Amino acid sequence: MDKTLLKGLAVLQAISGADPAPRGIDKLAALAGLTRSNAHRTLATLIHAGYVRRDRATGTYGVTMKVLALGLAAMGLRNLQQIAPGFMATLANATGETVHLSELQALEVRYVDKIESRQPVRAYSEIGGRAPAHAVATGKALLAAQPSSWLDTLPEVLERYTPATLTTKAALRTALDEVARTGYAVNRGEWRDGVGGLATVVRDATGQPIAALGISGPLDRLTPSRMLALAPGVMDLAQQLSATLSHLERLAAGQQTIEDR
Amino acid sequence: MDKTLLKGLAVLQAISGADPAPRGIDKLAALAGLTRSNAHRTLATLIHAGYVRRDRATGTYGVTMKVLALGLAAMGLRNLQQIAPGFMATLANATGETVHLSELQALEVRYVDKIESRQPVRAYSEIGGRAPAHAVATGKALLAAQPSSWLDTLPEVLERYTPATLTTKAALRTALDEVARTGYAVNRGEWRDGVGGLATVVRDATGQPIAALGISGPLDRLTPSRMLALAPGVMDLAQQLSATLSHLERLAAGQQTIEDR
DNA sequence: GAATAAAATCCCATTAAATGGGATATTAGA
DNA sequence: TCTAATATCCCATTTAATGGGATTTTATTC
Repeated sequence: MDKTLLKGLAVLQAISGADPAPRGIDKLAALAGLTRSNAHRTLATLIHAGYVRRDRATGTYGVTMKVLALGLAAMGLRNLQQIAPGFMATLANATGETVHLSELQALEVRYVDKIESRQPVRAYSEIGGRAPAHAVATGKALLAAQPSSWLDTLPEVLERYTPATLTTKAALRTALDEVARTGYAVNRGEWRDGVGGLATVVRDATGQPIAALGISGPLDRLTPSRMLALAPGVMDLAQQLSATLSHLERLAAGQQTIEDR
Repeated sequence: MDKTLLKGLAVLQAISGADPAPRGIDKLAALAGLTRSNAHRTLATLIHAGYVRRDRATGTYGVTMKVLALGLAAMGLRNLQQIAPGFMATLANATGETVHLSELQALEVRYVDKIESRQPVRAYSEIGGRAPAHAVATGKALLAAQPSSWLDTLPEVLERYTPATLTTKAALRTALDEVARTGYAVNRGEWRDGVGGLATVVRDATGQPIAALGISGPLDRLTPSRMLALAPGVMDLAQQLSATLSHLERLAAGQQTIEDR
């Protein structure tokens, strides 16, 4: 029985099972029942293989999305449409708002999937429905992720839906720069009065933007300060989704994953 | 760098990434770049640790839900409510019908979570809503999983909702025996006319029934033959959910998982 | 910004485990 | 029942893992 392998798996379990995340190699070694140097080398191997990551800021060790990807692939889930619902549900639980997954099609955004908020008052949309990209959060998140030259295909004057809609390409460019800077896009009643959203882009293994993940709801619930508070969570989930997708793609290709972002 | 560990992880990846599942140890050895006996011993270790399972019937190797549990735990998802949505979404995609997760409370069933069918015609229910256990599929699945003495607490005559409702304890017992035998419960218009369902029980690490997973929809779509065809899928998902939950619980307890069902 | 403390990383002689070629046993198919 | 395919086992040899402790890096405190 391969002892080294068992030790490695024990370390993986110890990291994953510990709550909160274990801090320090000594604690981890104790959890897994190993000596310090043994745990260190095992950990180095797991990190090298992309299964574990060390958070420099907090000094904690964590299992990467590669492990999740292995499990999802084992369930037969292998593409964005199949794996997104789990992430969306997590985001829905965390925020209590309606969650959308959208794709960019020409100058519009198409809702690929959604999870409805359980709140009595909620935003409205239909799976398969469309919305103008420049007037919704998922659209702006996707536009901001396109190469800047891509924006040239947009008309100079954009259609107006509410008083808040950005109707000039110049204004949109400014807004998209802000999106690129902060990492998330916001919509405050720019498509429908009183309805807003917050979204981030999802990328595939090559780094290409392929979808946007976001929440939406009435503006009196999605206040500026609440959006600010929710943004990190949305970005986090989108990032986890992107990472999982990347790992899945690489797995299917039979490649080794070098690093985990 | 621990070579044995890397080889073990390579085998895990090879199994998970292969589609269809790899059959035979030689194919697997080739995929992972190992000799036959090396792959065999590595595999034996992975099976021993509960990460891989061999399907005797087909001769294929597969990654167990333990891997998924590690990944989910890493995302901070640690209980049924948190992990169920992903499984429910998979079932919803596979069947196209509304999916429910219910718990038994006294003689009623409570809907803990649901995913709506995207079909225009669909069954109706509310999260948090209730239904009589003896008249719906999730309820019957849960009743059938209780110790037989538990049924004594039921009244002799059960409330009638439609002509199809089972209204005597004797009839219910017969139906529940059938559920126990086949592994799934069916409802054909026993609560609401024209609405049916199909459900299976979800168990925790101790084997206790804690919820039921099922689908529901109009009977003209859920014909007897279609239900027969969908049943294995429902049972499969419920089984995967149960297994994942068990692994999560054991992980949190810091225990080693001995076997994977 | 220097001193201190804590944690991670590295080193290497020793020990122990992994390796793989092939022989054997088991299972599935005809 | 026989045959072929596949899995399992064995062990002399090779190779890698081990762990105690020294060293370096990183974080904290004054």
